[in-house]
Amino acid sequence: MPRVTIDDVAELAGVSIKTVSRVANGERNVRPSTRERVERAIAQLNYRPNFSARNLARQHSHLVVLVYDDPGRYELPSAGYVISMQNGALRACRRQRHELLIHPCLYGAANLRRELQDLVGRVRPAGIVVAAPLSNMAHVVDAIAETRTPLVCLSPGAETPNRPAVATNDREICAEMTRYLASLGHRRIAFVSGNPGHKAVSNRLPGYLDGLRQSGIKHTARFVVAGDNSVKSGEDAAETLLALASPPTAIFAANDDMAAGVLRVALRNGLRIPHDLSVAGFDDSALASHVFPALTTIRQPLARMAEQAVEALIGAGDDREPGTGTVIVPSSLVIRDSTGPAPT
Amino acid sequence: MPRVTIDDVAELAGVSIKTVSRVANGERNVRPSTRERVERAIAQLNYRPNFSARNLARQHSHLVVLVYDDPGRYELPSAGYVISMQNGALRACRRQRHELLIHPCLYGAANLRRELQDLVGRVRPAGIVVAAPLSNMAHVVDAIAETRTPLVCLSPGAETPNRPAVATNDREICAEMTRYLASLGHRRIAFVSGNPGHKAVSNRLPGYLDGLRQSGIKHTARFVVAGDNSVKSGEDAAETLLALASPPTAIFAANDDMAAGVLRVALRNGLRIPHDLSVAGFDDSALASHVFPALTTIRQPLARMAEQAVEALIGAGDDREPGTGTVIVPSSLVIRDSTGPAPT
DNA sequence: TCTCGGGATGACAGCGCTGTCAGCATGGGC
DNA sequence: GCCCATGCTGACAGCGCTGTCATCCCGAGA
Repeated sequence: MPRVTIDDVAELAGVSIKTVSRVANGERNVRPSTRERVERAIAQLNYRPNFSARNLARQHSHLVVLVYDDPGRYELPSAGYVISMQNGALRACRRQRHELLIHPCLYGAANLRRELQDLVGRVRPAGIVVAAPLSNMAHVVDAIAETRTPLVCLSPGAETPNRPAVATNDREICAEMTRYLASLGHRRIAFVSGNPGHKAVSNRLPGYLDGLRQSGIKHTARFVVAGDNSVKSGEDAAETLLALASPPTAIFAANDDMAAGVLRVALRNGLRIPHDLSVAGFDDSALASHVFPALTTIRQPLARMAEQAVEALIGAGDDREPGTGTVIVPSSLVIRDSTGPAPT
Repeated sequence: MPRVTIDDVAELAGVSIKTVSRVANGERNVRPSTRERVERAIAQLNYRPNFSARNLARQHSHLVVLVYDDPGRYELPSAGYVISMQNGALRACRRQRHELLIHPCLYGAANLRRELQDLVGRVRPAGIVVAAPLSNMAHVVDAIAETRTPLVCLSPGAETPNRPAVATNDREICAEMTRYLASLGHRRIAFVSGNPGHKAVSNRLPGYLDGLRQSGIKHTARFVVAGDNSVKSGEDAAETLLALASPPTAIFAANDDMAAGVLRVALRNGLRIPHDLSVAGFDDSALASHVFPALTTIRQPLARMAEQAVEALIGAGDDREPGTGTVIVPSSLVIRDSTGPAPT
């Protein structure tokens, strides 16, 4: 059973291969009766245009590459992040009849530049989506840009200057969470900051500070404790905060893992949540809804963002440049059981 | 900046394109001095062979497709599953200089058959890995097989007759977990079974029964409660079991989510874990290590399995058929804090 | 009647690579 | 000196499709 090619269809339909090509690509200017004949032949032979041949002739592959950092060991919430991105990207790809190639790579790899140029040189994707934190590494982004492959940065919480990007309103939403806590009557609101190396996380502290200011609460230095995004660092932070003479009544952690750590220590210390202490996280990782009590947190529209990114790449006709602006997709508060009125 | 092609390299090196092709593909029978000249030209021009052209000429794409069920809303442990599979598959792909195309699809979709045949017809992948539960759907697997694309089923816990497959020792490992609990002195060991629709889960109950038998414990019907893989169903099961006149001292759930549900109810009932009750799960999902106390569970070597699957597809030379046997990659017990000696 | 514009169709030349095969040295064995 | 095996190289024909351009046909308008 040799593969059926365009020639087979042409022969069966009694037309030239060019006409088959036209029908297969939905071009106009084919007489309805001819079109129908060709379509019957296609169906009868179960013909599928060959991807490689088409791509070669068109000088354009119908492939989108999604590049992201491979954390090596996929802990929560990384897996959720990655899957969400993939899903969003896939949604757009499907709509545009493209396929998605995933390419996780090592953040710190020495030859990252070369690796990506190789990939792009070989595959000639229609476009490439670079996710944070890679999208914040100039030499990576530049390496791809050099190849003149259309590119969009997916950088929740961090803008990528001079490159088309999709981001979210990290800072504003953190301010909103802080205001929400204040609106519950909390005045002593602490913050556990994240890994400062990750730009994506670095907007969260300023957002918290904005929120305090907007709520007319004075910022207290010892209410800000540095974490490193791990559950353990959340526990450590909670120990520190709860040992204060005048401990906070609410703790806002810059990610869910740390918030889970806070929760753990608080429960271990016999605190009732949210009666004695309100806890909020960030990410809406799968963890957030599974811990007890379920975590109030912030949901980044990661899938939607990835979808937008792919859309910007291949959405409106092939030649349209992605532009250079940053599209903002807003995050939202997810109120669950870990936050409540301040203790009186 | 037009793309650099093999002709450019040939011209610069002063050889024919065929010789460049030989060098680029590491073929023998090229004089060392010639080879060096060509390599210099390649480096100088930053030449990368065009994927589509090569694939077209070779009649073979360097693409591997990973097909799996898209649970729609990615909860734990699905995200972890998928990521693990992807990682393993990617590892093998990278080694064999292939690229990975992911194709989640809807389990129940009406036109799944057509969708996959379309994909395969277009892309002509070097091979395709079909993950459970899709790998247990004969019409899906057959549809792909019809296209004569090399195929391997990734079916943890369920064998796929007459197709090359990679599986794990689901039943045996469940027996082992049960024996482990018995070895801690437990005699009243209950089991929460999973969604019977998922074949992958259906071997676990027999494994539990094997374990009881091997430990010389008589099977008690009311110690087996049906769940549906959700946390909620784990909670329900726990309520039922703990309300028994003579409740179990150990509960083994067929997945981590249900085990987490059991844990929750037990804690709510004031039981100390593992002092009063031992709880074990299955999956080693990210959840397992994050709940309190951390869950004793079973780890399926999913990444390793996916790696093996791809390896079987493209590992040893292009023409080798994947064979029809099932490769078994053993799972392992992960002992954490939720299991301990039976109460005296 | 002739002309002309435009819709419908096909011939053909690539796209950038690899496989096949032929050709040309070179060197060893007789 | 001749023959042949062997190593190296290049010409050329595809792989299966699309883009370009020529061609043909038909009806409307002069």
